Amino acid sequence: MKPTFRPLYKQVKESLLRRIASGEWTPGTFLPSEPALAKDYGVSHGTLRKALNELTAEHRVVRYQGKGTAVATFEVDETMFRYFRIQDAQGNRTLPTSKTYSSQLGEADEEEAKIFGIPVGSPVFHVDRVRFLNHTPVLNEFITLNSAIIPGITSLAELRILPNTLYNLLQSRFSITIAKATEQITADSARESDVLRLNVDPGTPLLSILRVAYDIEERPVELRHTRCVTNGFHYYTELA
Amino acid sequence: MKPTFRPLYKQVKESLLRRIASGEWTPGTFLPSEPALAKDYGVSHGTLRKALNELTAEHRVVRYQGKGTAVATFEVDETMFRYFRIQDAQGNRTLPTSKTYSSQLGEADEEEAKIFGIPVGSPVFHVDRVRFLNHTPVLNEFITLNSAIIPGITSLAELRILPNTLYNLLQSRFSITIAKATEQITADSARESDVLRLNVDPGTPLLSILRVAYDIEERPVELRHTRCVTNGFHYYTELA
DNA sequence: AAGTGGTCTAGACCACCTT
DNA sequence: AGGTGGTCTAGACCACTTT
Repeated sequence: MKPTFRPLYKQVKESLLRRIASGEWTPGTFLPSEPALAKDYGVSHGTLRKALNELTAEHRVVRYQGKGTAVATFEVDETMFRYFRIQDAQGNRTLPTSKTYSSQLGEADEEEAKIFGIPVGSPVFHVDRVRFLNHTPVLNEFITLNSAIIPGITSLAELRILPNTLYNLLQSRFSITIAKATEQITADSARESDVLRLNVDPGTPLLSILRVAYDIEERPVELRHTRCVTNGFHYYTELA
Repeated sequence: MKPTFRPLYKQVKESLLRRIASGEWTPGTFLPSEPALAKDYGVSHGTLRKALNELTAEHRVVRYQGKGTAVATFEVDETMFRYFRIQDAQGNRTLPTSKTYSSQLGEADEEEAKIFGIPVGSPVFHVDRVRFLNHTPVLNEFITLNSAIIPGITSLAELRILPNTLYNLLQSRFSITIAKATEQITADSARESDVLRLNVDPGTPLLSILRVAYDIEERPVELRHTRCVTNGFHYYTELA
């Protein structure tokens, strides 16, 4: 027996998600009210609510009691720290500043091609930068953006002006919303580029973080290699 | 204006949590049915359900459609992997085997005292072990258990027989259920004990993971220092 | 068939924000 | 005052498991 059963609220949720992804409601703008949406879909308040509950839990929308429900954005509140896991020894979190060394078009190597599901040599966009905490260089980052998903990307001069908010830029400039990321963490010795940029001795142990970030439709958008000094800083996570 | 407003379902949830923590329903056993609980509390099915929804989301209970709702346990399903984040390069997850070097009572040092909120010199229990993946030594672990919370703990001979399931043992033997943990990850060079136990060269970069695990009542139960070889393995996490 | 959890409804009322 | 999200109810029905 094929279990072709799909709860109503799941269907409503997916419809709302499609309408958000299509740009019908852009990030930061408010959706119609719950009664209005319920009437539109011909479902009860409770069912519509259950759909919105899941979208809220997945950070797709943000609800404000008495005001309404808005499509989620990457503003400088706790939302940002979901994707920035480095903090100092006291557990303080601050957003880093950046220095971009280069940002330019390139061709996908084997690793990038595999992760993005595109042919080797396909156009990708590379960003090479260092990020600072308390004026100390801490992160050496090599970022690859999937040009197949961000076709308009040919230069990123904005990165020099708005250095800390790449995901925010992707959202406002290219209508790409990062919704999930996976990270693989290993330990590695400082290489020459780390020595030069992070001001450490050769061979210093660093965290090596490989991130793949996905958009709202589960498409791989970004591949990021980060090399992180852990002298006074650490990677923080909760298992709950 | 003080917002002393507490939704009914939150009160029901907390009552249920207290009853679980008190041992009225032990891990693995089933709660009364939803209609029965709703009647007991004098609330509607929907309200009782909302309380159970949150307990389910927090992994306190597990629901089985058609069967009932049980208090969560640490069985060898995906639940275990919430607290074991090491996987191989292909992303395969397997549970490790262990070799315990020592397990004995000790006195809290400053770090342990601070984290557990107890005086320096208070009794704690130390476990010193190495864990293997595919017969390769990968993790060098130094575990401290808070004797103030686990008073009965004076020896842990069971660790030699059931090596992989310390949290399971805490639950079944001491009625302590681990509900949350925080981890701080840094990079460090292999020390002598790492060289001897993990079969690596001196100075090899390792992941150093500092975990604090809390029980269902948010009390710090365990402090764990893990030193992890990342040759063929990595720490995996999702940011969602 | 009976009991469990899961979905859905229609309506009432509450808490919060804006006007 | 009016609109928004948030809570709560009483009852119906569906899907799943066991007897």
